[in-house]
Amino acid sequence: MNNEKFTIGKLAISGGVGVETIRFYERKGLIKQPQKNGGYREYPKEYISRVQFLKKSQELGFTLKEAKELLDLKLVSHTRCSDVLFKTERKIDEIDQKIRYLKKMKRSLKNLANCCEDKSIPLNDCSVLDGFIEAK
Amino acid sequence: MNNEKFTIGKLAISGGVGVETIRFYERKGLIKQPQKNGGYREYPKEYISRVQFLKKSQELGFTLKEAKELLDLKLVSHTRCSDVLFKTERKIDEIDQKIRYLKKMKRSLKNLANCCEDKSIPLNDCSVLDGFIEAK
DNA sequence: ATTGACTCCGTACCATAGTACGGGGTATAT
DNA sequence: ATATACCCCGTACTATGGTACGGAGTCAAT
Repeated sequence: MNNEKFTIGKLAISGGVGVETIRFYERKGLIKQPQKNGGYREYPKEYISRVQFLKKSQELGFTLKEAKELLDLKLVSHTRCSDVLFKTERKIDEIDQKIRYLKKMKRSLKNLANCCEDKSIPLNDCSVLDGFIEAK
Repeated sequence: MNNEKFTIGKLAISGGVGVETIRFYERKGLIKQPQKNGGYREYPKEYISRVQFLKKSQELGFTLKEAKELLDLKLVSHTRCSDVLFKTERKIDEIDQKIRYLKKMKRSLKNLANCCEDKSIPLNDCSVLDGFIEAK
């Protein structure tokens, strides 16, 4: 069967966070309290991707509030669709922006690496900033 | 001439942060205190990209400590080069990781947008998670 | 039935990254 | 010369995102 339940500890491990973090997310309304059995929380497996999403969002510079907004962008009916679509597109723009800056940062690092490898380059404090400034 | 100086206020605006943030960065050793004139800090223009870099790094999910580590990755001599190169490559891997996840997140949002636009898709709570799970 | 590992809850504490305050000095424009 | 807008410093406060603690209950194995 595919409806196995997870204890909070298993969920925490699967999601790559601590048990206290799960309870914290619950308090903050980022995940909802699941059914309990004998006083213990029983998480269906869908919670795993939710927790992972929250964690990844953070690593990518979104706040938990923003991550929640992303998760709350869901379609239940087609009526409020244009609203969701609008928000979705704005979020996509934000993501593209982040990707652009990460690529820029990567170029800067490559530039530094190059400085490192090519011993003929005169280094006046060759730094990551050298590649970061140009090419906005 | 190209050696105009910035007051802390101008630097803050150029960097897209507050004045107090600049002083905070200084206290934390993220930027060093510049020369003073009549008690006032006088920043050469190089500080702008440094501040911008710090800010962008944060938006991309790096801590200030990590941002500092990136900025401290600079070459003054070729002697400690292999060390810098190693760190640089690790950072590049981290960036690639972030880019991959952002792209994944973008696909999820597109998936949701698609759910939105195509009225023939049956929506059982169509959400960003639908696209997030698959394609690790 | 007892041990060990896990869970419960509430509360307190922590690090990070600022933000605000307050009493003062400076600079420049009118 | 005085108003206004900026800067100085130290200290205190805030928000976010957890982490730790402690006393209790539960579950599974021996």
